[in-house]
Amino acid sequence: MLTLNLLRENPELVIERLKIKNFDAKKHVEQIIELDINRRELQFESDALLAEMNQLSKEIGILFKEGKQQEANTVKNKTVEIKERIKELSSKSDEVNNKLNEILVQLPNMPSVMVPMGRTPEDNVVVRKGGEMPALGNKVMPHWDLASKYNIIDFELGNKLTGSGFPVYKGKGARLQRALINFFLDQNIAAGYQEFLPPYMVNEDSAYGTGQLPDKEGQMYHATLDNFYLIPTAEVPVTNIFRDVILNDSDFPVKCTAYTPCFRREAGSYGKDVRGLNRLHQFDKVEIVQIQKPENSYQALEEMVNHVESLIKKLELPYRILKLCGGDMSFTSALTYDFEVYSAAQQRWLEVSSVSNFESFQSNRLKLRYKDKSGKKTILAHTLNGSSLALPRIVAALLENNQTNDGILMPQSIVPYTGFSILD
RNA sequence: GGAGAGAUGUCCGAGUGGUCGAAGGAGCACGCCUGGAAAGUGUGUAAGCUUCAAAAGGGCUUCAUGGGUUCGAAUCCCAUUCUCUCCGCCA
Repeated sequence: MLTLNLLRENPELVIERLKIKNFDAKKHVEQIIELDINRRELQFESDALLAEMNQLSKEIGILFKEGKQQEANTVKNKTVEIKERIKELSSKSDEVNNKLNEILVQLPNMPSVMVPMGRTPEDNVVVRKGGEMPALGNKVMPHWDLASKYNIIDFELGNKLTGSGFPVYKGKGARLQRALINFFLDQNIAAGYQEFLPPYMVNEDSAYGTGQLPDKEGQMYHATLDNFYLIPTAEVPVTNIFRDVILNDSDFPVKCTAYTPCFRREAGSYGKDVRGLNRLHQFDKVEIVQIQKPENSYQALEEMVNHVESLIKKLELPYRILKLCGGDMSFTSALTYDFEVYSAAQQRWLEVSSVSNFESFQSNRLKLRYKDKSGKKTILAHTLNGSSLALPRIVAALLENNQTNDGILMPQSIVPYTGFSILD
C-alpha cells in the first residue's frame, strides 16, 4: 500500500510512474486526495467536540464531588447534543476511511526509476547470462519421462492421494528434494541469513499483511473451519514476523531464510506449460527475506541477486537474469529480477526465482518501522524477498540437462547432500 | 473437547466509575558523582492522527479485539481472540 503522505505530497509522480506499470492512476489519486481532505475535516471537527466533551465530563465530576447536583445536571444536558453530533461524525468518518482504504489498496506499488517500460514478458531486459548450454544428442527426454524412467517422481500416485499437481517423490527423487533444500538453506545461512521454520498456515491478518488478501483470495487454499490459509510462499509467514514491529537502528540488517512447502490453487491452464514439474499445487521452496533501511535497500537487492546467482552457478545450470518490465511486474514490487534456467528437453527457460524490492509498500500495510538513530522518528522499513530457490523447475532442469545414457549426473556441489553423484 | 483463572506501557506490576496515558519497580538513554567502574543520584523513556503550531508545545485516539451502558470506562455489561491451570485426548 502506498503511503498517504506520498500521494498527498507528490500525486503527479505517482501517476507518472504507475504508467510504467500500464496503470492509469489519475482517477484513483484524485479520489484519494479528496477523501483525505474530507477525512481530515471530519477528524478536526470531531476532535474539537471530543475535547469539549472531555472538558464537560471533568466539570461534572467536580460538581458532583462538591455536591452541586443541580448544576451538574445542567451541564449534563449540554452534552446530549454534542454526543449526537460526535456519533454522526464518527460514522461519516468511518465511511470515508473505508472508502479511502478501498481505493488505496487498488493502487499498485510505484516502480523504481530503473524499471524498463514494457507490456509483456518479451519486454523484459536480460541483464546477465551464465552457465553452459548442455550439448545433448537428439534423444533427449523431458523430465516427466525421465521421472518415470528412473522411478523418482510419481504424478499418478499424487493424483490418487490428492489430485493433480501434487506429485509424490520417491527414492532418489525424494532424496534429491531433501538434498536441495538443505543445500540451499546451508548456503543462505553461510551468507548471513537466519533460518526460520514457520507455520504453513496463517491467519487472515497475516494474509492481509503481505497482500494476499483481500483481492488474491482465490490463489490460496483456505481451511474454512478455522479460517486459516495455506501459505503460497514462505514470504507470508516470514514477513509477517515483522508485522506491527518497530525495529531499532542496530537491528539491521535483518536477513531471514526459510524452507516451506508452498500451496497454490492457481487458475487451471492445461498443456505443455504445466506438464510435469512446471506448475504444481504443492511445491518446495527456500525463501530469503531482508528488511532494510530505505537507503540500503537497493544495495541489498543487488546482494540478493548475486547470492541467488551463486546458487545457480553451483548447480551448473545455464541461466539468465531478467529485469522485469513494468507490465510484467507484480502488483507489490518496485523492482524485480527474475531468474530463469534453461531446460534442455523442453527447450525453454523456466523461472526459478524472483527477487524483488518492495520498498515501503508492504511495510506500510504491515506497520513495519524502525526508529532512527536519534530515536525520535519512526520510519517505514523496506522489505525485499526472493526465492533461493524454488525446487521443481530446478529439478526439471537438472534432470533434462544432465541426462546421460548411464543416468543423471549430479552437480558436485550437492553430492555431499544427495549421497550419490549419479541418479540411476 | 470440559471446568476455572486471566490479558494493563520494553518488562514486572498497582489500579473496580471521575482530573489515569495510567502509581511503584526493573530495564534503557543522557547527566551528576568516580582516577575508572559498581553503588548512589537527577532527568527522560509508547504509537497513530492532527486545515492548532515555524518550533517548543497543544488537541484527539489507543490499558487483547469489537460492540454496549454512562455526562464520564483500564475499571461495569455482551461477544470474540489469545494465555495459563486442572481434566480428557494425543505424535
